[in-house]
Amino acid sequence: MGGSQLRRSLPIFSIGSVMQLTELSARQIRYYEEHELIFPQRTEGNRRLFSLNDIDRLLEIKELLEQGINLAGIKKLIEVVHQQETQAEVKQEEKAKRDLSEQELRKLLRNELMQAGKHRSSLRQGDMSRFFH
Amino acid sequence: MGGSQLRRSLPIFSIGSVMQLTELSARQIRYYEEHELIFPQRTEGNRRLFSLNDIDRLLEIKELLEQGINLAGIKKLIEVVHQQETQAEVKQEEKAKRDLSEQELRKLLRNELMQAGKHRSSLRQGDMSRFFH
DNA sequence: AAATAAATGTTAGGTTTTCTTACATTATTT
DNA sequence: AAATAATGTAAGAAAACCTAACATTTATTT
Repeated sequence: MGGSQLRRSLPIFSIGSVMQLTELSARQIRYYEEHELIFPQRTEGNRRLFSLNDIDRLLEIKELLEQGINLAGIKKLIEVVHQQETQAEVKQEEKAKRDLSEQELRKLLRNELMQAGKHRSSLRQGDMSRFFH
Repeated sequence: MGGSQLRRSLPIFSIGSVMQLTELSARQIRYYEEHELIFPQRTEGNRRLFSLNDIDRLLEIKELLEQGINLAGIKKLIEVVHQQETQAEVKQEEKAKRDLSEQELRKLLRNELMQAGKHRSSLRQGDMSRFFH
């Protein structure tokens, strides 16, 4: 499968949006980053930009915290699970994508969006929900 | 399909994100809003908040402009297509969803995001549970 | 009980982003 | 040549976000 991995790692959400989507405070989100549980990108002006993957991880962190696990434990868990994932064959494609330039990323994204119109009438929504799978 | 419609109308993107995703200038985006081609929400502080549907429409507008159609034409096109859509049976569900509270919206979205995590890259609840009993 | 540590709240001062409004520019159309 | 449509640009104000520091709460340890 093509750009789904790419889409989920696109850094596009402001911290305000993430707060709403996760019901976490800015303090909490920054704290988790400080402890290296998430690694949001930054804008030129140093504002944090979160991806869907970041949001998923934040929700995971929240849930595990509610289960009484502390940040150290959660961090270790994430590491372990991530290691397991590293033995997956999806890695090649991912790595290739990760090396693309910003420009190329946008082009790729746009092309994918454009192709969405093939399904329905040309004016029907391009399927942006592809960002969400 | 369940809350996909809901997800697509959640206002979460800043204008900066939309600029990157669409390669439109802020001026262009605001101009299209001024001419009632899109209707982004606002934050308490009056910042625009765009949904996936807004982004789709912006991409559509961009494409039609490049085909030489002017804004008036595009607006009419959108209206017509929207009318057609209004004769769809998806309407019931949508309307119901639209009446949900903010709280409920966030909960619903969160659930969906967790489900969407099927595509690896963050650990999921199911994945973690085997570590705890 | 007091001290420590972990997680989060709050405040302050500074920077970036977005807002509206107004005027300028570039093509097209009349 | 004048008018219109679409976009660029600049200015000043307000909102959102940044880091850093100190405060609070809760749980654990001594």
